[in-house]
Amino acid sequence: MTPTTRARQYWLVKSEPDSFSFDDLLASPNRTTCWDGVRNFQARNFMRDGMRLGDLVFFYHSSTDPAAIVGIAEVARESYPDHTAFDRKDSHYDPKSKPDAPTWMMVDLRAREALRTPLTLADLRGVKGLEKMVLLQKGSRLSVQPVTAKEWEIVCRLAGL
DNA sequence: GCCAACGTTGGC
DNA sequence: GCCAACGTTGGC
Repeated sequence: MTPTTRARQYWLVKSEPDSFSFDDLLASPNRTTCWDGVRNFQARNFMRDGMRLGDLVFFYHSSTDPAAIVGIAEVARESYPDHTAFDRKDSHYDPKSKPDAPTWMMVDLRAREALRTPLTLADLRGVKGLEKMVLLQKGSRLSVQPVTAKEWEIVCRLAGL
């Protein structure tokens, strides 16, 4: 039996540009990086159970002025153990995560393109059809979050894509 | 720098 | 299983 092809899904990941920016991703070998350091169960579950090869991802800069969606990436490798959790010297070290039973997972992300003009939070707020976007919910802190196909389309149109 | 909102931890 | 305390996130 042929495996059913699943419709492409859409995501958004947050990063503080001071620690890792979209430019850093563009400058990475093969424009690809492993998305390590996620230490939140819900975010992990989205990476582990949701993200599939070829899914598209908005790259969002948080804790910066202005916070904004700045680029588009794609899932280049599906989830595998986040080895930084095993590294005592790493700031994301988690002694509860063991190589034979890893708690934390990561994916690889590859940059596709930067937005010519970043879309700030202010740009996105109030846009029809984005009312329920996870990013725009009050108190939303999820660093890996799903985006619906409709939201994806609306944001891309705003970005002139 | 402030602080609201949230997730996690741990005592009970 | 509850919930207070704590640490972190992230917009402003």
